[in-house]
Amino acid sequence: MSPPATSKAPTRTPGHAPVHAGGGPRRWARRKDARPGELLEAALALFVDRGFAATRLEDVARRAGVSKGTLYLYYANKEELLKAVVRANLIPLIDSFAAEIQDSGAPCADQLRLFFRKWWETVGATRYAGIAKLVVAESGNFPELARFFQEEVILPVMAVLASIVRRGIELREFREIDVDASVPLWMSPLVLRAIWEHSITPCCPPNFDIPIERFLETHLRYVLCSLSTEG
Amino acid sequence: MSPPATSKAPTRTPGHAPVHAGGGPRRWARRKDARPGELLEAALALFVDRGFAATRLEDVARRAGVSKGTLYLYYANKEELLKAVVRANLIPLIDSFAAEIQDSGAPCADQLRLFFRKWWETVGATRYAGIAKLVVAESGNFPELARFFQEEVILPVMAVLASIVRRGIELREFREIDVDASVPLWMSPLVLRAIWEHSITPCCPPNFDIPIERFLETHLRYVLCSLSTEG
Amino acid sequence: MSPPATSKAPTRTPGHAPVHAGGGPRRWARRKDARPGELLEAALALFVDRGFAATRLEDVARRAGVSKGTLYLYYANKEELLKAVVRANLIPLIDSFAAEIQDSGAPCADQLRLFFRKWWETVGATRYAGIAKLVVAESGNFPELARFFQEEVILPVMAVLASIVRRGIELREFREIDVDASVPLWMSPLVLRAIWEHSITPCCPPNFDIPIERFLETHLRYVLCSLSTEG
Amino acid sequence: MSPPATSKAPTRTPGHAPVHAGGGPRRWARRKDARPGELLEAALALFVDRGFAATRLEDVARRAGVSKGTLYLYYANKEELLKAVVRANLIPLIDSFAAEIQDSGAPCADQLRLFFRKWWETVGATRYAGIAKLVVAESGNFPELARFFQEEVILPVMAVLASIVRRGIELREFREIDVDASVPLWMSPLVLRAIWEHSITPCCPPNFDIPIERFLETHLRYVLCSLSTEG
DNA sequence: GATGAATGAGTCTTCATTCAT
DNA sequence: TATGAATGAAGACTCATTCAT
Repeated sequence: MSPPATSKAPTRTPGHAPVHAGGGPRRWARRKDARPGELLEAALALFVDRGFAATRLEDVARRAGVSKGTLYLYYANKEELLKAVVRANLIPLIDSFAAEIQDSGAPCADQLRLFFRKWWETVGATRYAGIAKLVVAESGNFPELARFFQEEVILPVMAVLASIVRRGIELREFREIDVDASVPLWMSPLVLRAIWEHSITPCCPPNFDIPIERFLETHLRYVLCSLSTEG
Repeated sequence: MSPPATSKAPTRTPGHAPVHAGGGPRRWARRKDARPGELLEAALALFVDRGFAATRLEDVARRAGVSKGTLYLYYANKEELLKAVVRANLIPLIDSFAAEIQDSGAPCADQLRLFFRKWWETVGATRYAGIAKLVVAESGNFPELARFFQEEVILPVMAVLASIVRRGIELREFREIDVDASVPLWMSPLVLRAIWEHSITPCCPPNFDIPIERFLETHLRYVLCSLSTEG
Repeated sequence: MSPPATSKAPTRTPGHAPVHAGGGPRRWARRKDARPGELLEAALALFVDRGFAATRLEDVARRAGVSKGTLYLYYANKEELLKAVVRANLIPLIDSFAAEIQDSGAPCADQLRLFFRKWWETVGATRYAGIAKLVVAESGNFPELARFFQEEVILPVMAVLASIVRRGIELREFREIDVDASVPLWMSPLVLRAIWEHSITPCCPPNFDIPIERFLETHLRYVLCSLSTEG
Repeated sequence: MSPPATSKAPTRTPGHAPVHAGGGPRRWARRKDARPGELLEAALALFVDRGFAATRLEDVARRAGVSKGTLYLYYANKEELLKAVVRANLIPLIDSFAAEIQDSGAPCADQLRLFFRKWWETVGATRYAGIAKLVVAESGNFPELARFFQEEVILPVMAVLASIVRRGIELREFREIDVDASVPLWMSPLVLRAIWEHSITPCCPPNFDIPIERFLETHLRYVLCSLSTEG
C-alpha cells in the first residue's frame, strides 16, 4: 500500500508530508518526506482528468515539480502509482468521514441528515471524489482496484448508513423497510452526482444541474418520507 | 454514425452503408453493409471494457473479423470511431426506448412503473449501458462527447420521466413536488447500477448486489411513496 | 526457435530468404520472406561487434534497411532477436560443416587434416565465428544460450573429431590415447583463434598473429605427432 | 589502477590510495585505503558475470558496501572503472606469475610442467581469469583495453613460455620447432578453458568438462611429445 | 474494397552522473 | 569524505496511421 518504504509516517498519511520535527538532515529530507504526497497529488489530478492510459508520467512529474526519473524513486511504475493514488487518497477519506458520523445520540432523522451532508462535504465535494470515476473507468484493466474500492470504500460507507437506518427502525423512529435494498438506492444520487461533477458537468453549459443544496434537501425529504412511520 | 447491428430502427441510414438496391452480387454487398455495424459492435465491447486509450485498433479489427486497414475505410481515425460508437449505439437506443413509453393513457403510477422497467430492460440491462461508463471516463478527453451524451441521451430520458410526473401532478394522481430536483434523483439509482454492472460488479464476488428485481421494486415503491398524495 | 511464424521455409533456413517461386503477391511478399534474414544478418554483425547490451535495436533496424517498428514485426523483443541470431546462424553452420566431413574412406590422418581445414574454412574464418564470442560474453545473462551452444554446436563438432580419432585408433593408424581429453585440447587452438580474430586481433597492430596457414599446419603436425604409433 | 584487495604484490601503489604513515586515526584510514580495492573487487565480479553494459554502477557500489556517489570519488566514470578493473587485477597477476616461474635451473621439461601448472594455479583457476572473457567481450567497444591485454598480459606470458622452449632447444633437450607458432598453440587450451569456466561451463550440467588434472596432464604429455627429440 | 507490411512518433523505464548536504 | 536524492539522456517497445498490392 501507500507511499514509499522509507516514509517515516507511522499512521495512514495520505501523502501530506508530516512536518519535520527536530534537527538532522534538513531541506532534502523534508523534500523526501513531501515528495510522495506531491506526486500522488499530481497523479490524482491528471488520472482523474484524463484517465490512466492517457496520462503521461512526464506530466505527472512536471506537475509535481520534479523530473521524470524522480517519480521512479518513489513508485516502481505507472500501475503502482495508480494503486497508490487510489489507496492513499481513499483511506484517509473514509477514516475522516467515519469519524464525523459517530453516533451522537441525536434522533435518527438528524443522523441521516448529518450523514448525507457530511458525505457530500467530506467526499462528494472534494477532489477525491474523482477517484470513483477513475476506478469505475479502469476497473476493466485493474480489477483488484475495483475490488478494493468496493470493499474498503463503498461497503463501509453503506454500512454506516445501514446502521443508522437499523437503529431508527429498532427505536421505532422509522418504519420497517428492506434495508439492504434501500441503502444502495439512497447512496446512488450522491455517488452519481459526485461522478457527474467530475465528468459530464464540466463539459456542459453552466447551471445544467440543480443546486446541490436543493438536491440534497429533496433527497433527504424523500428518504425520510420513505422511512416515515405514518402512511 | 451507423446503427448498431442489432438495431431494429430501420431509419437513420449510416453515412457509409450504401443502400442496397435489387438483385446483383448479394453476399458481398451484405457484408459491406454490415461492416460498419460489426466494427462498431467490436469497438463498443472493447472501449467499454478497456477504455478508449487502452484499446488497440488492431484488436477492434480482429474482433470484427477484418484487417486493420479495413477499419480506416470506414472511420477516419480512432477518435471518429469512438464518436461513431457512442452516437450510433445511443441514438437508436433512445429512439426505441422513447417508442415504448408512449403515453398509453394508463394511470400515471403504472406509467412510472413501466418507465423504470422499460428503461432497465432496453437500456440498463443491455450492453449499450456500458457507454455511460465510457462517456464518463472519457469526458475529460472528449468534452463534446459528454455534451452529446447529456443533451441527446440523459436529458431526453429525464424529459420523459418529468412529463409523466408532471401529468400525474396535473391529474392530481401525484402530490406537488419539485420535479426538476426529483427526476435526476430518481434516475440515479438506475444509471449508477447500470454503470456499476459494467465496472465494479464484474470484479467482485458474485451476489454482491441485491437482485435487480428487488432493486427496481423497492425503488418504485419509494418513488410512489414520495409522490403519494396522502401523508 | 528461428524466424517468424509465417515463414514458409520448411527446412532450417538461417535467414537467407528462399527465392520466391511462382506467381502470387510479389514484391512485398518477397520482402517479407527476406526480412528475417536481413534482420538476423544486421543483428549478428552488431551484436558480435558491440555486444548485446551495447547494441541499439534502432541500429540493427537501420542496418537492415528498415524502421524500428518493423523489427518488432519479426521478433518479439531484443532477447528473442538474440536467440534467433544465435540459433539461426549456428544450426546451418553445423549442418554444412557436418556435411563436408562425411567419412570419405581416406586415411584417418587425411580425415584429420580435412577436419581442421574445413572447420576453419566453414566456421572459424566466417563471420559466424563471432557468435562464439557473443555467446561466451552473454552466458551470464542468457544461460540457456550457453547451454544451447554447448550442446548443439560444441559437442556435435567435438563428436565428429572424436569419431575420426576413434576410428584411427581402431584401424591402428593412431596410437591409443585419451580421446575425451584430447578432443577439447585439439579444438582449443582453433576455437580460441576464431574468438581472437573477432576480438583482440582487430585491435592490435597487424601481423600480430602468425599466419593462419602456418598455425593450422603446425597444429596438425603436433596432433599427428601425438597420435603417431611410433615413439 | 589500484591493486586488488587480495593482491600479495606490495608494490604498485594505486593512484588514489594515499600511503598511510604512522599512528593517526586508524580504522577509517584503513577503510579509505581499502576502498579502491573493494570497489575493484566488486566491479570485477559483476563485469565478468554480466558484462560491462549490463552491470549497474549502483550494484557495484552496493556490493562494495558504499553508496553510488562514493564510487565517483575514486573513479571518474564507468569506463575508467572498467579500465582500472582490468589493469589493477591483471598487472599483479602477471607479476606474481612471472615471479613463480623464474628459472630454477631444472630440466626444461620440468620447467614446462611447472609453467603450465603455475599458470593454471595463479591465473586460470582464479577469479581474475574472468577478465579474459571480459576483455574479449568488450574489445569492440574498448580497443585500447584489448591492446593493453594483448601487450601486457598475453605477450609477456607467451614470452615466458617461449623462453623456456628456446632454452630447451638450445640445450638440445627439445627438438627444433617453430616456436612462434607453437606458443599460442600451446597456450590456447589453457586460456580457452579458463574462459570457458567463466562462461559456458557454469551453465551446463556438472561434469561436462573433463577434470582439470587430466586436462593439464594430457596437454603436457602432448607438448612434450611434440618437443621430443626422438621420433 | 480489403489487406497487412511498414512506419515513426510517442511513452515508459533505466541508469550514469551530478551535487547539495 | 560519504551520501543518496535528483536529473535527463537514452533506449526498448507500442500502436495509430499509411499505402503498395
